[in-house]
Amino acid sequence: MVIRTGSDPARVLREAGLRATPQRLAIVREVLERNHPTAGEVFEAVRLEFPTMGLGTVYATLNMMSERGLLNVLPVSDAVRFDANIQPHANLICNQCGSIVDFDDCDDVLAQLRERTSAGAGFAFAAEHIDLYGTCARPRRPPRTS
Amino acid sequence: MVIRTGSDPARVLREAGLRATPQRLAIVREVLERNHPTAGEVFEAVRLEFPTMGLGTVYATLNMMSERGLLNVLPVSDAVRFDANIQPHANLICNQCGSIVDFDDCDDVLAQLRERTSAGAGFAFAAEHIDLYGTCARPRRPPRTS
DNA sequence: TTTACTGCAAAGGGTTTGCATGAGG
DNA sequence: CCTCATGCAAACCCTTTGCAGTAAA
Repeated sequence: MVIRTGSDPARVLREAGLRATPQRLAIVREVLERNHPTAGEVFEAVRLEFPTMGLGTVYATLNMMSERGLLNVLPVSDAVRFDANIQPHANLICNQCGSIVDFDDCDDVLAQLRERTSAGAGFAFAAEHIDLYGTCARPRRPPRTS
Repeated sequence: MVIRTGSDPARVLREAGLRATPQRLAIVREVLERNHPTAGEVFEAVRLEFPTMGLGTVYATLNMMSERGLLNVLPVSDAVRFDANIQPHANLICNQCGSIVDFDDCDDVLAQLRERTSAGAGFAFAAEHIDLYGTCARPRRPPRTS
């Protein structure tokens, strides 16, 4: 079971052994609606609806969901970002505007890569993290500050 | 010009517009001899030779070298790691022992991946960051604590 | 009712910054 | 000599931890 737009978030959480609190449902919604947000970005968004929400709670929830396999973790330079797409995939990261979009049209190439690692040096493949940096077709300002 | 075992580090630094101080040469040596070290690991090693060395100096040097294209930056979960191999390549990261080894036997596959990104959505490729997680042939204890 | 989650505050750790001193070219 | 690098300390920011109160199941 995965979380995605259209699925029942409460059910997904409970199947993973997590309680479906209103705060958590809001966190799930923001992760789905936003573009690979950081914990801080989720916090800012959810706080509009739940002013008493604590940043620690956001971290606890996102980390819990990652441990249960509901989210992918993307360590980028400045902070950790979370992705509801738990399928192995590459990310296209724009150097101009900082956008991160999933690049799904390369499953066959990634499959080759995995096979190659098993063949070379007896490496038992488990997971991958693939970021491709460049400039996207329509970079929105502002250019990234980092 | 790249830094690698056998090349003249002082010359590489000066060609990049950096001064070749004894501290910097020691930092370069540690980056070459160690396995994708963090700034802290470089600091601990260089401090044996230069007891007055400051951690801030190590960060300044490594960041400067990264900006000049002498080092690759690897943001991993816990800290940033530095790599003297500036050729595009994949990293094999062992979940058991934390070792990071360059995986060079996949240049053709990575080339395919780059072409594919240009074809898809007009993304202008610039750089890549590819980590493959799994278990290496001979994991040395201890298993990673994180 | 029981267990897990929330909220809050404080601490932790990697990284950056500021500035005076000192050394490289 | 002038510029850049060093060394030291403090600040920064993301993230984690601890604990008492609260809500989910």
